[in-house]
Amino acid sequence: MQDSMDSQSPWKASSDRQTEREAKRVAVLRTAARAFNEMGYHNTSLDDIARRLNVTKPTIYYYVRNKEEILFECVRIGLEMLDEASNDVIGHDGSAYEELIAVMRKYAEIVTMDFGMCVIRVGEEPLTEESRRTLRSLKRSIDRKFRRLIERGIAEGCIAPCDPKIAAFTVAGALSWIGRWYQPNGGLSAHDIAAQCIDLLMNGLGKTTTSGEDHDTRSSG
Amino acid sequence: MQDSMDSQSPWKASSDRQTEREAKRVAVLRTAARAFNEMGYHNTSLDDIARRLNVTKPTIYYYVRNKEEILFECVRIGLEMLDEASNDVIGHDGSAYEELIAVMRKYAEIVTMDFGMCVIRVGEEPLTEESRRTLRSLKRSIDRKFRRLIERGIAEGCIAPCDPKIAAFTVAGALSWIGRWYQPNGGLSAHDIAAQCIDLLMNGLGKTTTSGEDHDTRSSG
DNA sequence: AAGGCATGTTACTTGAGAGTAGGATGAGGC
DNA sequence: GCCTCATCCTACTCTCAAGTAACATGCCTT
Repeated sequence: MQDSMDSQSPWKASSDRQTEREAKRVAVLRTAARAFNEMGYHNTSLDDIARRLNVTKPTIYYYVRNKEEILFECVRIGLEMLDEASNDVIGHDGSAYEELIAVMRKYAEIVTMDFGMCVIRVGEEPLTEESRRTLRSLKRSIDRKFRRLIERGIAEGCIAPCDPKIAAFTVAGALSWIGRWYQPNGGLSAHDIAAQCIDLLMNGLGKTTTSGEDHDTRSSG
Repeated sequence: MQDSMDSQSPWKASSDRQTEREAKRVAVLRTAARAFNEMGYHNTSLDDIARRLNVTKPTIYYYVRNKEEILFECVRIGLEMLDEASNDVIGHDGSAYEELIAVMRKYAEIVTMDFGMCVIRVGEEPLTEESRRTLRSLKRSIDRKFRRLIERGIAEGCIAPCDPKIAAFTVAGALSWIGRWYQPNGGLSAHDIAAQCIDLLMNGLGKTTTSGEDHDTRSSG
């Protein structure tokens, strides 16, 4: 992320080249991700992607090896965003309860973004077993963090005893689903949806006369 | 659903022919649904489906018009199962709370079955706009019932005040997600998963000292 | 100014798989 | 026994989109 205005030295220049190339590669991936999310992987041809970028198909091949690599990278980036979101939050002096909510907020936000949405909307069937393995291990990492957070919450007494495995799946499922039906131009903002969804997951649908008011789930972070 | 043992009359015989034909058609659809769920729509060729049925591709075309019709029918059947599940439960003297839980149980069960899983796993991008419209209207019908049930629950005082729209989406999302990762041969039974998932959705992840013990969510129905 | 490399283009090959034409087989009715 | 219709097969066509070959353009260095 260096300043690209100052391009005196040839090294700097070549670095500019590199970053520009990288930027274009990302543009290919992001444009593809959007197309995949709108029309699905198989209904998106490389010509479609090229057209959106105002280039021709072979140009795409200058930045990626093949169509599969595009999908793989889109999903990988999405998963890495989710994984990093946990890392940003976890272990920073917060209670498990607070951290869990913070992670959920980020999770919900990411699945409404281009790459994050790819993780949810586009399946991984088109990928090779090798690629799937890599992505699976990333998913496991995310899931593990969720579970640990829930386990910690149970130990700390702010989360009800439950099977952390199923709880993690349920939470991730409900949040992921947002990425499936969310429309950027719809009436509801991603933020509001996430807030209410998280509220429901934490407090449940059933009416319970809560005696402890110390946890503020509905804060507008 | 007549008894097909007694085949004396020619009408009965011809009816047997009809039902046999219908049974084969359903076999095509069910086999296709399984293949779609395992490998995805586009990675499943009609030759694949034919092979699983021990027939050849043109035989498939004797029972369905084209590949799109197969997908459409699979999803339609799945959605109709979900819709009927609500009808079976709603309005039979139960409280909104009880009915909601009963619907959730059925919902979770159906998304682990062949056609129900199709609704969740296979997208609708390959379908024509016409087909999508039909399916969308079915989905709306299911969603509407969920919302009404939640609204009723709020009115009856057994469900916490919330936006029924988002609550319905969250619940449906969490339950649908089961169909995405559930493995029939995995360690957990669909029934157990559903029970815990529903428990979490009703009571929430957060620990609340419940004063009312009248609602028994964990009953083993 | 000349050569080389990065970037893109036009025009092609190729394969997979959806869908079809037309014929074989066999059961039931007349 | 013969005709008809349902059922299923072999052998094909045809389209679409992924991927490639080979050439054009222009900046950057020397």
